[in-house]
Amino acid sequence: MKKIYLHRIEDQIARHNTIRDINKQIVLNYVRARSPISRAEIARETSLQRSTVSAIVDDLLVENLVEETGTGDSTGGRKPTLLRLKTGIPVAIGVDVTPRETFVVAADLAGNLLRSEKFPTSSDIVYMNKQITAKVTTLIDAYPSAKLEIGISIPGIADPSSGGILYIPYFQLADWDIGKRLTEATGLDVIIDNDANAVALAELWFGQEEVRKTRNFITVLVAEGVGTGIIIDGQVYRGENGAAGEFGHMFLAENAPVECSCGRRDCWEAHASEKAILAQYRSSSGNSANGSIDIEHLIGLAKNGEDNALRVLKSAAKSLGIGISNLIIGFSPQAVIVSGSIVKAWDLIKEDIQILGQRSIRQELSNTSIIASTLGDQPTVLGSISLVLARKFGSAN
Amino acid sequence: MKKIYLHRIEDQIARHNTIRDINKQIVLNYVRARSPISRAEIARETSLQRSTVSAIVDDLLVENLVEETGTGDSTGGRKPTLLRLKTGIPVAIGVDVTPRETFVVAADLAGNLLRSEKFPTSSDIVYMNKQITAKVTTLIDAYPSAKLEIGISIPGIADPSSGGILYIPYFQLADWDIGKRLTEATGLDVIIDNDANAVALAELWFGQEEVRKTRNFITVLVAEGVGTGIIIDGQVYRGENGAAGEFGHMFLAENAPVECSCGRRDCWEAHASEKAILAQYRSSSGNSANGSIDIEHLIGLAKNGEDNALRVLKSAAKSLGIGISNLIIGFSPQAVIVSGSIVKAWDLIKEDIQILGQRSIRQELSNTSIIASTLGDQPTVLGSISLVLARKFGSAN
DNA sequence: CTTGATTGTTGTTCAACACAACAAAGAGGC
DNA sequence: GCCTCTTTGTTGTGTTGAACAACAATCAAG
Repeated sequence: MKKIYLHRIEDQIARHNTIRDINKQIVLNYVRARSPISRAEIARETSLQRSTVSAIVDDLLVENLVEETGTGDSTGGRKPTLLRLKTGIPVAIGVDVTPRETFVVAADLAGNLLRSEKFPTSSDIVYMNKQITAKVTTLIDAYPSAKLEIGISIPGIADPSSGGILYIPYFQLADWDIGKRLTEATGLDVIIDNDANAVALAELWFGQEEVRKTRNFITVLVAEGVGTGIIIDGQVYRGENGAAGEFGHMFLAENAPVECSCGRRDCWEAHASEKAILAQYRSSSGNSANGSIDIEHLIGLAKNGEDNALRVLKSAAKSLGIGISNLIIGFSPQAVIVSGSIVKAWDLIKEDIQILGQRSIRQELSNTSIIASTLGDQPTVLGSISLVLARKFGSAN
Repeated sequence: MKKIYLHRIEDQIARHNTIRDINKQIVLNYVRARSPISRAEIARETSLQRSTVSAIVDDLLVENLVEETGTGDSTGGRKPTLLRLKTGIPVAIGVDVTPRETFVVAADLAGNLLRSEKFPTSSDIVYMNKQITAKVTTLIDAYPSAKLEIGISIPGIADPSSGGILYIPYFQLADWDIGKRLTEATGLDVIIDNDANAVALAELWFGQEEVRKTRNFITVLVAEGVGTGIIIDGQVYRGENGAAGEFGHMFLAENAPVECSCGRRDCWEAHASEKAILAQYRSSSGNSANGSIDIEHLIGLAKNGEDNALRVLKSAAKSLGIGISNLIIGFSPQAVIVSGSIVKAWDLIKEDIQILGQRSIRQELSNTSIIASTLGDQPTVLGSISLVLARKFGSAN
């Protein structure tokens, strides 16, 4: 039971096409989840009439969202025509801004990357605008018949209402209006969100099966900073102002090894981010040639038995565990998913994280599992296109 | 954008009557919120056609949910017929089980109590079953034509799926199946939830205007224990297992003045509940005639300047503030609402709570306000009927 | 008293699902 | 190989309910 707020009520009123809109979304989700599947089976499972499902599928075929893929086996009657998502033509352009590189990709409905380009990220707004607009228009021109939307993932705070970017701490970049610029340049809809929310959506739609079925979970993205994405009842929890979920700046302990992007030294991020790990490694191993070591390299060293690298990783894991413990207390989600390069060291740090994280799981309440992401190397790229795909498959309320 | 889960999909499919169901709820909510209001004004605000609104209002009149209440002033044309919620006939029976007394009430759509009965709560299940069933059937018999549902608020953990009660710590009462029994005895639908969730719903539907407009807030119910009710996006957040929101058992500090209902001495509840306050008062003022002092009495003493009572209250307020601070960190809600008898001492404790609570409000993030409930003496009674009314006015998703 | 505005109702059209009938296609028994 | 029974997908009819337009009932104001 959800309260009906009278604010912007026109969007909530049911019109003639509301029935079809709802049922079309449901059928599309069936094709996505159970593909290959026949019209008749969708009708059975949804208790819609076969004729209704056929009409909806006709729509979806015309809209190029679904395609027929041969026939299945007979079970004593006419053979079913099987349906699946239309692949190979792009529906989403993803722009993934990370501190080091920016990726611009095109993906189809199933989340397959059809094209991918990248360039080094810069703090020069003019350069960034030019590069992104150029790459995006190249992709658009490559697929003239496609109906596209653009999703942008950024390592900062985004204002979902204005489509503008409020702040990217790493570059101290404020009021970057890339959303508006891209809309003007391309005429396409643009969705901007912070990287952790985007990754949370990616987990929801493309994660392991256990996660996709989960209604309430939290992702912890460990990268340059620490970001958290909260999924409650199958949607991103943004709070009223869109700035909720910034747990990276939760107070954890004094005297962090490095300054947080917000300037303090007591944030979770200052204890558990890649930046914190690398700083701690550098300071504890002397000022030798380690100046420009990156996180993947450090994990490699730890795996090869380098004591210092291992110790630093485990220390960060403990901080991660404490923060996760707070999140579990607050939300008692079904799962907490750790994402980012650090999962490559999962075997080394798993126990430290889980021991501290489980501390707050009371037996009589829920049992939250703490697991590593399976999204691979670039969860934020998948996140940027998930911003678009979540709209294609999700319902309005 | 919310994910569509294919579990129990038949309930989510849109049928013919879905349009009417949605719009009927919206119109009903307009009558509730803007009463007295005319058909034409509802049509203007919702952008539905006047004819459509008329048809829906006809339905609502037949269902006895709405009534006409004379005509309004003309603005240069025919005078509008004004509508309001139908009052005076009961739609909800509320059963409010508290540690000391159990209330059984009948309320109309507007939340007015039409009848109210009570009896002392006991740990004897047989007695409780008998008393509750008797009072409820008396109410039902008093209004033979009414279409009723029953809402039950309990100070414990309820299992919303089975309609049974899992556990009431105060009475160490397990597996009480009052829901099933009442359904069998009366044939009516029964909704059970814990008192904090019920109070949260009461705030959402009957609280001060500022709260009713709020989508995300948390109520902290200070009574025998400490309970929290979380409203996210206008609905109660229960987590996957229905047992979320049990923050009363969050770790706060060692050596609490009293044992928590769960047996520990480090829970929030063991520091900030009425029980904790009274225990601390007794131990610090010697074993004189204070054995059976209750919280209202203690607040009276503090208001009259009794040092010890005031000190004990302020100490509990600080614990409350710390716990609230954790909640704000976790959810960054728009508001935290403190409820229970302790609000009668709000002037005395306000500052202590707010100073500690505000500690965790980061400037750059949301600004949560910590306020006292305005629901009056018995928020849980209103809570029990809110369980029913939230269904009458809420939407299914 | 006339004109124009406002409210509520009535009749028509249109979208979309339910239901039933049917054609297409195939499995299995004899 | 033929007949029967299933299963799938399509087509036509009925029903719900919103949109739209026209109209009657009121009423204010010049």
